Amino acid sequence: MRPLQPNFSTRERILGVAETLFARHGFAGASLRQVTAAANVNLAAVNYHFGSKESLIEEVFRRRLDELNRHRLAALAAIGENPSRTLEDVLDAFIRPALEQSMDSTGGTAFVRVLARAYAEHDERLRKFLSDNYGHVLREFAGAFSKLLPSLSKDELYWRLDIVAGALTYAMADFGMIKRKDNVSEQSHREQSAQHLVRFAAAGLRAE
Amino acid sequence: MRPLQPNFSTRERILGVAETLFARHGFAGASLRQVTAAANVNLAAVNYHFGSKESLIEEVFRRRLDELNRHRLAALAAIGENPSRTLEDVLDAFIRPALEQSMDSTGGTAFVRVLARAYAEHDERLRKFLSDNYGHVLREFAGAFSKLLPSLSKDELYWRLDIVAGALTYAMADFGMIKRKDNVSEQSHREQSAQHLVRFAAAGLRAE
DNA sequence: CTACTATTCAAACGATCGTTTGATTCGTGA
DNA sequence: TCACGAATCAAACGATCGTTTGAATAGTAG
Repeated sequence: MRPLQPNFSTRERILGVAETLFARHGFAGASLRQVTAAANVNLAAVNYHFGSKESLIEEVFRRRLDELNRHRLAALAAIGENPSRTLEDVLDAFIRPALEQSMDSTGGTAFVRVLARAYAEHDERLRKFLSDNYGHVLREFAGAFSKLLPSLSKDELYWRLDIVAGALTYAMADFGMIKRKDNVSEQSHREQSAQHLVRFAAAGLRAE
Repeated sequence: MRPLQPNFSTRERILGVAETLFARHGFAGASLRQVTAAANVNLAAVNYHFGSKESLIEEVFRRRLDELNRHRLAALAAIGENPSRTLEDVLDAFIRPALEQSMDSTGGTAFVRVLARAYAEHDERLRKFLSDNYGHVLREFAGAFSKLLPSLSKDELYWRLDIVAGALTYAMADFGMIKRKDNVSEQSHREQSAQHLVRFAAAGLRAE
């Protein structure tokens, strides 16, 4: 029996396990003792490598969000500024990178749930961290949506984007009470999820 | 200086404060010492009146959900079975009771945030409690939506209702990153919120 | 091999957690 | 007024929390 994640360093094992347990039990609900035990590392390793639990949480976000938002901005740039681009294109540029990351082999599945947790947490420190580091991406997309929905007032647009963000976050994290059938794979489930989300959100944004 | 909630019993003061602090810090993040201190009652009062923290959490839900779901079912019955009822009517029957409860004088504002917390929590005990006690209401509404959207397959419908539920939950809890203007009151903010939600969700449900 | 740094380790720190205890006070019917 | 259950209280329980310490070990450059 080899250790669970033999190829990764202590630091990386902690990050991976923390992501999983934060998704499952929340930031307050998952203790460092649970994390280090599951990662097969010493308790003190967290404070040695990250300084504090708070910093570990931030690093869990940073590791995934840097890559995710880079892909999102790339996807947005890829569809260009040409007038033929549709609402669905922009929505897809926002959703698909998250979908793909959630299906990678290193266990990104848990991260979208961590993101949803962060959405529900009203912790000021965490919100400021996310806003400071990744707010520009949301503003970029808001601008793209604005050009595609010129008939909407600024207030109206923000309202709808707020709703869309909540719907996407929630649906990607698969928090619904309605369980998916057992015979569809996790991957096809998420692929379908993305398609439904894009169609639903586009219709909602265009309403009236 | 009178005590903060002089007209309420110890039991009710605990429930009210617990609701607020659970909304703000989560179930694991809010301690019984914080709750009892803010409610100006003895620490042991929680275990005396409720038995445990877990039971207190359930009682926080029960107090609001019994009333909320009664109003929801009444609103659904009120619009009747006549073919003139629209998707917007059913959505309104689901949303408006939550909106009104969130604006009552006894501080229901916090509860919609507690609900959103519960949505993000994957705690099996809590999910089972909610499903056992209030699942029939969701099934009732699902049936109403089904009749109004006959062209959708069962899978499609469930997909979209799942998205709608997430959007409603998060938007009602006002978790968005986009802050509302300071000059609009909390009440008009929520009223606008409900209207936008109904329009958005109706368009999304009718998509394609 | 030696010297030095980086990392891991067991153990303990003080603080806080949910819960329990037993005494005290309150409120009401006899 | 008395008696008895309900309610509140201060205090403490053992468990667990995040964090710190100092020694032991691993790894590397000279």
